[in-house]
Amino acid sequence: MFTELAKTYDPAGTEPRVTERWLAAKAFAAAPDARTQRYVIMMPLPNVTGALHMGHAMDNVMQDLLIRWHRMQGDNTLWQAGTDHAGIATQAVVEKRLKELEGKTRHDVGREGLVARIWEWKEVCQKRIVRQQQAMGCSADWDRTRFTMDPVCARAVRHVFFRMFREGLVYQGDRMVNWDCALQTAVSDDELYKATVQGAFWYLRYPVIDPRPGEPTHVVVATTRPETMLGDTAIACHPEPAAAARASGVEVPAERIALLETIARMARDGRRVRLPLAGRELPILLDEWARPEMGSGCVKITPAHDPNDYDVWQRHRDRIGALVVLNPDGTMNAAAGRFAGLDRFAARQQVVAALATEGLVERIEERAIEVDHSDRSKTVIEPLLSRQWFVHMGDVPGGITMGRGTGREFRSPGLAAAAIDAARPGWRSPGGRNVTFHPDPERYAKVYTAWLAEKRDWCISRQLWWGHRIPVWSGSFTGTQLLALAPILREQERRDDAAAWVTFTGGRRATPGQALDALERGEEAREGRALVNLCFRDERAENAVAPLLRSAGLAPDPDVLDTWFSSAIWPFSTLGWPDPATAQIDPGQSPLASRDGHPDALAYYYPGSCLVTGRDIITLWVARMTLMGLYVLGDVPFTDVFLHANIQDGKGERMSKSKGNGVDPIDIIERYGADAMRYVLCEMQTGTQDIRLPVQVLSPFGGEVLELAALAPGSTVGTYRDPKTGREFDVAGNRTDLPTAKTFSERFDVGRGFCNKLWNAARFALMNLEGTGFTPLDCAALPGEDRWILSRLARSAAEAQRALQEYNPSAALGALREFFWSELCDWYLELIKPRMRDAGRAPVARQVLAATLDQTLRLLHPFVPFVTEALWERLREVAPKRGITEEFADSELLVRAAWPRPEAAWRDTGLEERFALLHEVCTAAREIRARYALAPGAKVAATLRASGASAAALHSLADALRHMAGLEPLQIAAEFAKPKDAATAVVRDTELFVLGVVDVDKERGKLGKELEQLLGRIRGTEGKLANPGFLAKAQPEVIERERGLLAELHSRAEAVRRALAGL
RNA sequence: AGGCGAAUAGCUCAGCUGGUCAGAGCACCUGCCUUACAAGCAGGGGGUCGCCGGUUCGAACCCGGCUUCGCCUACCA
Repeated sequence: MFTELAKTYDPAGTEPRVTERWLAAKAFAAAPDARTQRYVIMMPLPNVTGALHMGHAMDNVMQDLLIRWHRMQGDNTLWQAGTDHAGIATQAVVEKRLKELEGKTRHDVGREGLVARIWEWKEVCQKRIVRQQQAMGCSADWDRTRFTMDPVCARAVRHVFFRMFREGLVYQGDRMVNWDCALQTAVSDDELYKATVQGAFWYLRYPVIDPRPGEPTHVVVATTRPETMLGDTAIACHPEPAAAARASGVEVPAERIALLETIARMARDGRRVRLPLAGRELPILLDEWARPEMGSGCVKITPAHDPNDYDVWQRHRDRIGALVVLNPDGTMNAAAGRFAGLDRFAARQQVVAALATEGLVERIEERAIEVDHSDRSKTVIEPLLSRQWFVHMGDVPGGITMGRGTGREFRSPGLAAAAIDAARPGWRSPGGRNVTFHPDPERYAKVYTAWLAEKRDWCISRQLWWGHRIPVWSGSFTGTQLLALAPILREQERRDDAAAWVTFTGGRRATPGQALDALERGEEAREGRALVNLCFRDERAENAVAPLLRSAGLAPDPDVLDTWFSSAIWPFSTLGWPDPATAQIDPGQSPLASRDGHPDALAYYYPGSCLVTGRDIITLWVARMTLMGLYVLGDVPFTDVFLHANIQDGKGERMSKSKGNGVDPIDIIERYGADAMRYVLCEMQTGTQDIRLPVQVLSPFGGEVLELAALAPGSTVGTYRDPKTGREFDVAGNRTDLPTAKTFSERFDVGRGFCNKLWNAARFALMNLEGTGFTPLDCAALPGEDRWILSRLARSAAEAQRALQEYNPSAALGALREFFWSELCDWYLELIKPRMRDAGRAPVARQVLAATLDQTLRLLHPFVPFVTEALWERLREVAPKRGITEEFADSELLVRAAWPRPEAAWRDTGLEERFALLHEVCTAAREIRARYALAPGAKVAATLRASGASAAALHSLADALRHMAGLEPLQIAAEFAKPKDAATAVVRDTELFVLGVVDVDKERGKLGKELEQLLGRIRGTEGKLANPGFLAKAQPEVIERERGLLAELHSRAEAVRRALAGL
C-alpha cells in the first residue's frame, strides 16, 4: 500500500537506510563470471593520514559515476577500494601525535614500537575513510578492500623488486637527496615546498696560496649557507669570464671581469686557495657553473651539500672529492672539526663569527631567501649526498623484456621508453591496448611524455621505519674477503629466488660469479673494495639464511621503499599477483583464486579500464603505474585516464585544510545530503578548467553567512575576523582558544533543490500511480504529450550517454536535468493532470508516467544514487510492472537495474518541433497575462491567427494550449479581423490575440520595442545579403538560411505593424 | 626563467570544425501559498565575450602582442 511521501526530501533520514540495503545485498561485489564485458577502476588509494577532503570527494564521485553507469549497462564491474600506507606522511602524523600525547620521540619507542602504533592508527583511519566513502555513496567492492602493506600487496612488492633487482633495473648509488633533518629521511621532490626565510649572502674570503705579483691575495665567494664551507673541496671560476658575462646580458663591472680573468689564469696555472677554519688546500676549477654575473663571480664547491656542486664534482671527479659535514639529525659531524656537534644553524653563526675574527668576511648582504622545506616536517631541507636505491628509467643496452612469462612479452629499450610508447596513439600492446587521456588527449599526453622523456632515475629508498623493507642484504668487502665468501655467494646465485650483484669501487657491476672470476683472473685488485647486494624474493627464504648472512658480514638494508613503488603496482598487486591462488586474504574477503570454472581475479580484471585522478598525479602515478604494468604483466593497467578538474576556493586558490579555505565533504553531506554534493560536483565537472567553489562560513558570533574570501585574516593561518564584531574565529581546527566555525558552500543549494524537486515529482507521480498496470501500448496511437515526453526522454538519454562517453559529466547531467525539470515537470506533469482525473484516460497516462519515471530514475541514478534508490523502492511497490510497448526488466535494487536502451522508435522530431511552437505561444500568452496582471487561475479568451503547418500543429495541441496558458475560449483561424481590445504577440508565423485586456499605451510600448528589434535585425541581415563578398564567398546554404531568415523577419515585422495599426 | 592552461551576465560555468551563439544555473526585480514541490510556479531586467592589432565577406571562436590569474618544470653563490 502506498503511503504518501514527506513533502520535502530528507537526505539524513534516507541515505543511511539506502546504504544499508546496498551493503546487505552486497550490491557492489564483483566476481569473475562468463561475461566478457568488464569495467575496472582501481581507486587512487587515499593515504591513511587522516580524513578525506573535497578533492577526494570529487575523485570518488567521478569514479562512482562511471562505475554505476557501467554496472547498469551490464558490465562485470569492479571498483577496487583500498588505502595507501603513505610511508612518510603517515609516519610523520603518528610521530607528531606521539610527541603531543606522550611527549616521546620514535627513538623512545623503537622501530617495532613505532610500527605497531602506526598499524593501530591505520586501522582507525582506514575505517574512517571507508565510512566517509560510503557516506558519499561510493559503490566500491568493500569485500576486496586492500591496503598497500597487507600480505597480498607486500608479496607483490617483494616480487617486483626482486625481478627488477635481478634484471639490474634497480641499483644502489650515491646521489644528492633532499634530506629532512627532523624526520631523518630523504624526501622526494614532490614532497618539497618553497618558503621564504630571512637570510643573507655572506661573502667569504679564501686566501690564495703563494699569490704572485699582480694576483689577488684572496678569492671571494658568496654563500647563503656559510657552515657548508667546511665541506668545500674546491672553488670554481668560469673559464671564459668576459665572454660569459657578455652572453648573460647582465652588466658586469670591468674590474670584476678583469679580476675573474686573472683568477681563471691562476686556475690554469694550478694556483690553489686555503680553506679557512679547516686549513685544507682547494683547487680552483674552471667550470661554467660559476657565472661571472652572479654573487662574487666565483663559487665555492661543496659536492656533498649542493646539487649543482654535485654536478660540478661529477665533471671533475679526477681532481676533487666530496666531503659530508652533516649528521643525519642536522648537526655537524666530525669532519666539521671544532664545529662538530653543533646544530647546522648554530654552526652557521659560529662559522661566520670565526671567519669574521680572521677578517675573512668581506661583507654580508641581508635578504630574503627562498628555501626548500619538507612538506612532512615543515623544516628546512638540506641537500645531502647519501647512498640510495634507484630504478633505472633510461634505456639499457640490449633492451628489457616486458611482461616476462605472461604470454604478452615484448621488448622495450627501457622502462621510461615503454611507458612513453604506451601513450602513443598508434602504439598497441600485445593485448591490443594503449593509454588515452581524457577529456583532452593531446594536452595531457604531452605532460606525461615530457616527464618520462627526462628518464630521471627514480629514487625508491626512504630512511623510514614505516613501509616495505627493502629486501636486500649488503656488505662492503675487500677482494680477498669476497673470495672467502665465494661458497655463500655461489650458493645464493644458484637459487632462482635470490639474486646478487657485486659493485667494485671503480663502478664495475657484476654477478657474483663474474666478480669472483674477475678477482681470480686479477682483473680486479684483491685489495680493492666491493659492495655486495643480495636480494631475496620471499621473506621466509630470507629469514632462513639471515643468520648465515649476518655471520658473513652482510646486513639487511635498513631503508624502506618509496610509497609510490607499492602504489605503482596497485592495479595488479590487489588482484593477487604473482599468484592469486595462494594470495593471503583476510577472512570474509572475496577470493582471488579461480572459482566455479571462472578465471582468477588477476586474469579476469587485469588489464583494467580507467584511472580517475587529477592532472597533478600524471607524473606521480599514471606514468609509474603504466610502466610497472607493462614491465610486470606486459600490458597497460588501464586504457583510459580521466583527468578531472581540481576544486579551488572562491579566490582560485587550492583548497587546503591547514590553510582554512577548504570544505569538508562530511559537513556538506550533513548539511545538504550526499546526493546534493554529488549533483553539484558532477555539474561542475565540465572538463575544461579547474573549478571555483566559493566558501562560506557561519559567524560563530552573529550567525550570519560570511563569504570566506572577503574576510580579513586572523592572527594565524586558518583564522578569520568577524566583520561585525571584529572578533577572531578558527576554521582550520588548529586553535583551541578560539570559537570554531564550519565552512560550507552555498553552491550546494542547487543540488539540494534538485533532489527535492525529484522527490516531489515522484511524490506527485506516486500519488497518482496506485494500481498502474502494464499493457503493451502502440506508441503511434498515444496522445501527443505522451509521444512527446517519450521522444524527449529517448533524446535526452542518448545525449547523456554520449556525454558520459566523452567524459563530460556536466553535459550529461545537464541534458537529464533539462529533460526532468523543464520538460517532464514543467510540461508533461501539468499536461496529464486533467487526464489523471478522467477515469477513461487515466490508465494510459499512468502507464506512460510510470515508465517515464522508471527511466528517469535509472538515468539519474549514477549521479544521485540515494534519492533515486529510495524512490525506486516506492515506484516498484505502486507500479510493479512498467513499460510502453514491452515491459522493462525489473530489479529489486536500482543500483543493479538495467541502463535505459536507446529507443529509436520513441523519437519523433516533427512532434518535438510542434511542441516547441506550443511552448513559444504559451510563453507569449503567459507574458501577456503577467503584463496585464491577470489572476493565475482566471481563464481568458484568445484567438490565434495561423495557417499552414503552424495552424495544423496548434489545432492538434489546442487542448494543451488551453490548459497550460489558461486560454478559454480559444479560436484558431487563418483569417479574421483583429479585435480592437486585444493584446498581441507575434510568435514565428502566428499571431496571438488575448482578448479584452488591452492597454493601448502598454501595447504600443511593447510592440514598438519589438518592431525596433526586428527592424534592427532586418537591417543587419539585409546588409549581409547586400555584401558582394558574402554572396561570392559564403557557403550557399548559409546564404539560403540568411534569405529565409530575412523573409521571416519581414513577415513578423509586418504582423507587428498590423497589430500597432490596429490599436 | 621555460612549458601548459584560463579570462564570457553580480557569482559559478557552457558555447563542437568561424555564419540565429551571445546561453544555463544561482543571485536580482515583479506577480503568485494554482490540491507534487515557496528548497516551488509564472514573467522580467542584466554581458563592447580581459586589452590592442591582424586574417576573413563575416571573429567570443583563428593568428600575433599585451595584461591578469592558475598549474607544472627548472633555477637563484
